[in-house]
Amino acid sequence: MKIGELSKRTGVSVRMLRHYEELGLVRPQRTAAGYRTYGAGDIGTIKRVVLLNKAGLELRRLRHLIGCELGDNGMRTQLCAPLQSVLASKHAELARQISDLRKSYKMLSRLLAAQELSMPAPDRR
Amino acid sequence: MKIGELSKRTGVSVRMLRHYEELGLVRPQRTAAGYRTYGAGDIGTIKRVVLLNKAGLELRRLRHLIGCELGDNGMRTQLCAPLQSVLASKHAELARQISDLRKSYKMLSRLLAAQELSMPAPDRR
DNA sequence: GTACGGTCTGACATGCATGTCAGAGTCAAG
DNA sequence: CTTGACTCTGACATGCATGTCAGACCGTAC
Repeated sequence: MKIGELSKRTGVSVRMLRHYEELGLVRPQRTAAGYRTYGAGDIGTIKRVVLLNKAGLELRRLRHLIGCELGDNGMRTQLCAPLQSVLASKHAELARQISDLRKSYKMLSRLLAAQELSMPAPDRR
Repeated sequence: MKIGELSKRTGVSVRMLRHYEELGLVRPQRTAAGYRTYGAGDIGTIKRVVLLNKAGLELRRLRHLIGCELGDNGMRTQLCAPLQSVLASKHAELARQISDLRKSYKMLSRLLAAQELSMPAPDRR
C-alpha cells in the first residue's frame, strides 16, 4: 500500500510516517517512480511505534527495537546491552508513570464530580 | 522558604519554578530585595502541577486549575465551562492513556523477559 | 569590607514531535 | 492530452518543556 493508505489505517500523519522512515523505524520498498510501498506488516510496526512512543520512549531509541530487531511476530530477541538497560529503566519508569497517571486521573475525577454537584443546573438540551 | 529550598523539596528546577510563576501557577511573595518567598502550601501546589503536567495537561491550562482555583485543601470548585470540557476530555483521554501505557509496559516486560532467557549468562558480580 | 553562594531578570539555545508550504513528478480516468 | 489526486524531497516554523549563560544584586559569615 502507499503512504496515504497506511496513514489512514494507522491514524499517523503522512508527515510522521516519512519521519519514521527517516529514523529507520520502517523500511518501505519503493516503486520505480520512488513511491513508498508498505506491506501489511508495517501497520503493526507503526502501531507499536506509536504505543512505545506514547510511553515516553523517544523515536530515535525505538529504532533499535522496531523494524529490524522487532520482527513481524512481535518481538525478536537479543538487544545490545546498553539498550537493554535503557529499556529496563524505562520499564521501571513506566510503572511509576502509570501510577502517577492514576493519581491524576483520580484528581480529575474528583474535580469533575465536584463540578457536577455545584452546577446550577445541567441545562443541557 | 526561598526558591532554592523549594526546588530541593519538590525536585523541580529553579528554572521551572520561575517558569511556573510566569504562567501564574504559583504566586510567591517577594522580600524587599525581590527574592521569591514560598509558603509550605506551595510544595503541594507544585507537586500537583507536576502530576497534572505529566498527565499531559499543558502548564498553560493548569493555570486555571492550580493556584487560584485549586485551593490548599486540594480542590475548590467552579471552573468556567470551556475549561470543564477540556478537563472532561482530558479525563477520558487519560483513561485511554493509562491503558496504552499498560500495553507498553507489558510489551517491555515480555521483551525484557525474553532477554533474560537468551542471555549468555547473568554475569553480574 | 570582602568574599562566596543564592537570587533576579532576560535572552538565547535545545530536543522532540509535528505542521505546513513549495516546486516537481506520477498516474489513472476521461 | 489534460486534469486532479497523490507522492516526493527539503526546508522552514511552531509549541512545549527545559537548560544555560551573563551581568547585577543580596546577605551572611569572617
